[in-house]
Amino acid sequence: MELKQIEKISKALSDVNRLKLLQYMQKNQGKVECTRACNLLDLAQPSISHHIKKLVESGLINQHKIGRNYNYSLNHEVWDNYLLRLQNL
Amino acid sequence: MELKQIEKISKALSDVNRLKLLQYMQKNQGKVECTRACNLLDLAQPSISHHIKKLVESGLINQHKIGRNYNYSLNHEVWDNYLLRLQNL
DNA sequence: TTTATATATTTAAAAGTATCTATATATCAA
DNA sequence: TTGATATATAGATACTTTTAAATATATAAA
Repeated sequence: MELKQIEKISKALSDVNRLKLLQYMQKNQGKVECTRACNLLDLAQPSISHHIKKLVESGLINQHKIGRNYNYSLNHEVWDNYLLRLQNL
Repeated sequence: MELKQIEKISKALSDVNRLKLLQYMQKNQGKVECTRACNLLDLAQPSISHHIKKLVESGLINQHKIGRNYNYSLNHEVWDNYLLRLQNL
């Protein structure tokens, strides 16, 4: 994993709203309704969309469309790799 | 460790120059001469100063003044705590 | 097919960050 | 004490990020 990707993932993690989103995903088997997330984070819907996009683009999470909603799963390979790289910085 | 601090540390890690600085510190027993870092990162001296400050403010590293230079050491407690929190997000 | 709901995209404004130049402060060396 | 070197701070500018309003697209439900 290149420094550039470490930077990108770190950037994805460097926002309280995104951290809360990640926690929420973990607690809900990846199920996140955008509307619920709006309430949880007290943000407008496009902002949620934007934050989720950042997480997806970092490679940290995968996005699967199910009907109108999405389901998210942690990309364990990327996640573990990231943590390992930090441990051995 | 609060989400706010996780955010702050992640932010400190979300810049390639700061990651390189951390690596350089690790490789040099914490010894970093600002001037050398300038060459390494191809940045002006105040920029180096700025980046180091971010790292210190995040709590990730400690700064000890020795004469005109500084010596840095990873704050292992913060670092380990951070990694642990990420692992159990 | 029409209407309602979920999410994405575009655009714009506000806030935050990175970088430099110029300057200041601290420490060493002569 | 004076001159040189190391690091910090202030101020300015360019760049990036966050956010929301408006709008578009996709899917479900009637």
